[in-house]
Amino acid sequence: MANLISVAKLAGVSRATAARAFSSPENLRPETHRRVMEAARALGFRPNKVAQQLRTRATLMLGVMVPSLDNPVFAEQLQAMEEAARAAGYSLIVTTSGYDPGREEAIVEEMLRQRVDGLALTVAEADHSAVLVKLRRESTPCLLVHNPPVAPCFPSVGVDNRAAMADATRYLIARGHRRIGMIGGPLLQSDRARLRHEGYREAMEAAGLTPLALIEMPRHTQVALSRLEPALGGAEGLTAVLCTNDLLAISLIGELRRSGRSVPGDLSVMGFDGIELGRHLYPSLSTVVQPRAEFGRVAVDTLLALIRGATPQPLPLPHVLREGESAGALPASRQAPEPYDP
Amino acid sequence: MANLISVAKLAGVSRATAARAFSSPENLRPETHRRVMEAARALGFRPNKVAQQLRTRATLMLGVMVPSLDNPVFAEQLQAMEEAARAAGYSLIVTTSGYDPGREEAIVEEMLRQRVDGLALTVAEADHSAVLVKLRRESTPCLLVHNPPVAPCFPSVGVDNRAAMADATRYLIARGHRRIGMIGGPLLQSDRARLRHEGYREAMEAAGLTPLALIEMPRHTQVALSRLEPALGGAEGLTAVLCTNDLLAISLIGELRRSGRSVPGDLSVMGFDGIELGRHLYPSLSTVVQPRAEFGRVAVDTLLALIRGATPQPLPLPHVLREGESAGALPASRQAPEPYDP
DNA sequence: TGACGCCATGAGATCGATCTCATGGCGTTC
DNA sequence: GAACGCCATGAGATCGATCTCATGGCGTCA
Repeated sequence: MANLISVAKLAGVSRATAARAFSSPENLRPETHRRVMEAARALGFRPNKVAQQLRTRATLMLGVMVPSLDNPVFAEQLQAMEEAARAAGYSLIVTTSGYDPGREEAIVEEMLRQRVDGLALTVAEADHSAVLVKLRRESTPCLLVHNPPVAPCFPSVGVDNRAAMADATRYLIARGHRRIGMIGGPLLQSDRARLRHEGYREAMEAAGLTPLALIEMPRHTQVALSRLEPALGGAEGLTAVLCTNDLLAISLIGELRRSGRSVPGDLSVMGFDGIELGRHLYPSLSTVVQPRAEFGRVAVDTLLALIRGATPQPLPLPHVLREGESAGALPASRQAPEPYDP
Repeated sequence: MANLISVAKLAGVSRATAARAFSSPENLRPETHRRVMEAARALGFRPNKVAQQLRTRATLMLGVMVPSLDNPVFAEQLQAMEEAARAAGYSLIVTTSGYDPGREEAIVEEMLRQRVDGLALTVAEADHSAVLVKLRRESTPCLLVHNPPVAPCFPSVGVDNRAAMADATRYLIARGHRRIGMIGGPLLQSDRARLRHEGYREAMEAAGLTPLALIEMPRHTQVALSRLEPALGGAEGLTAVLCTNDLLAISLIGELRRSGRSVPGDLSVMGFDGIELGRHLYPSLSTVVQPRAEFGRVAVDTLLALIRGATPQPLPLPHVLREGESAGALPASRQAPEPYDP
């Protein structure tokens, strides 16, 4: 493939001049510039970014790691990040960790070798993450996405998970629910899920209600109804359930209806994330929306700021409660027998 | 950052020897190897892939372009591709085109400059794609994903869209449906959608039924029920609808139920793609499953074969009809008044 | 007309690896 | 003990750009 040397030769100039035709045409004689460009076109010259990257020590590439692309929340975030990065002239190397710390380490090592200009990571466990310990010693700018900010080490982009879930909980309480549970994926894999559970607990306690332990599902994407059944039965059963993400909520609604229950009649269900699909379902999903498009934009902007040497302290992004049809007011028939106590 | 020169210096060997410690340790004296590795560790040496790429003229990077990550079918395929690529030692540069030919061109040009070893593209319109015309003149191996194979130029990985939709259509016909329609996103943006419509038409005609024109929705991800209403009304209204993708089907089901209709009671709905979520909904989605995991694996394997210089001719991947609850037998009450005609 | 300075261009080093080929040491064989 | 060959290592070129600094030409001004 044609390189600058052959272009320079054909145009009858030096490599330096040929290079200048692309990087700073304004200080070439117009005639010279024209000759070089013509030679480039004739040879089908295409600048080699690898050589540029080596020489300039900047790759204009960002490394992105998410747990999985099977969850639309990550896919939608990635979509936004890609657009923002492209607009700024950056490319994305995309990887999935499957919540596996070993894979996280291998991926990050690989990306550092690739000399990405910056990393945007969503790790399973920000506070015990081996990969973050390692990165603290490296000079490559690193941003956490979705993970709660850990120590003062890495800036983090995301909503305030605790406050967001507290809002969702209060929403249910305000609609008359008293026996509210929460389900989530494997706890060990997600610091977010834990924070969300804390928000739930806080809001419950603030209302004088008893928070329950998180009901753990084997996966992040699909409920096993059997694990929830015990909590549903009888007059003392739950009347509302919060889910740590939308996929669980959607799956839960499906399972409930398949088992003959109605939503929100028999159980109100709230999700978390606000994936696009949730709006279109019936019943449409009541959920806490993380602003995905803004997410991607802010993540990329913040990372680029880090790369430029700034020390941005991004604020938590605002979450929005989206009222759907899956969570409703407590039916009169299920009013708790407990005495009213303001 | 430490480079091979400094490692060599510290270990008291030449650069060549230091390099050999990593690439072919077996022909170094064990003692020498140990000294180099120790020096590398002491300096925190990390091989620079950019330099390797320049020298070896192989980047071990694949360029992936999909229309959008908002549609889980692409996200899930990407997930599978990423895993397959990683297993083979390759990284993925991921981009989204938004079905925009201009963006497609810019993206491909960018990736060629990056000297990716191969390209896996899902283009909007394979047969009038400017980007493919350009690529035909380039030497970078290129694979189409989802797009129907175009001429003998580029191998293509995907299901047989026409046959798959014909199967789905026959499935509905076998369950007694006669007035079957089809909806899709903007036709101009998807050669797949067109092929699927052809499959539908074929199957309808083969059964002596009248195929209808595709009812076009403004987006690929969401139905506008108003556009369908005219076809639904009255005794002569449709009893079943095929959708060009699952998102449309899901959205359609939601809208129908919101408007007081039942699925499949009032209308049977079939999707296409088989995204994971469809299983968990209620009613669960009847759909044509494209084997996503296999998709990614086959796409990467085929592309790697191309890179190695082979000329693979991948077969269409097998599709599977997944029976869900959203498509059922035609209710007796809606039997067509037309005479029985075997 | 000579000195000065700007402007366009070229020569050569550099980024950090890999790869080929040369070389010196040492063991083997007759 | 001389010739041979293998093995470990080193020297230098190379991939394809960028960047600094040197240089020659030309216009300007005194």
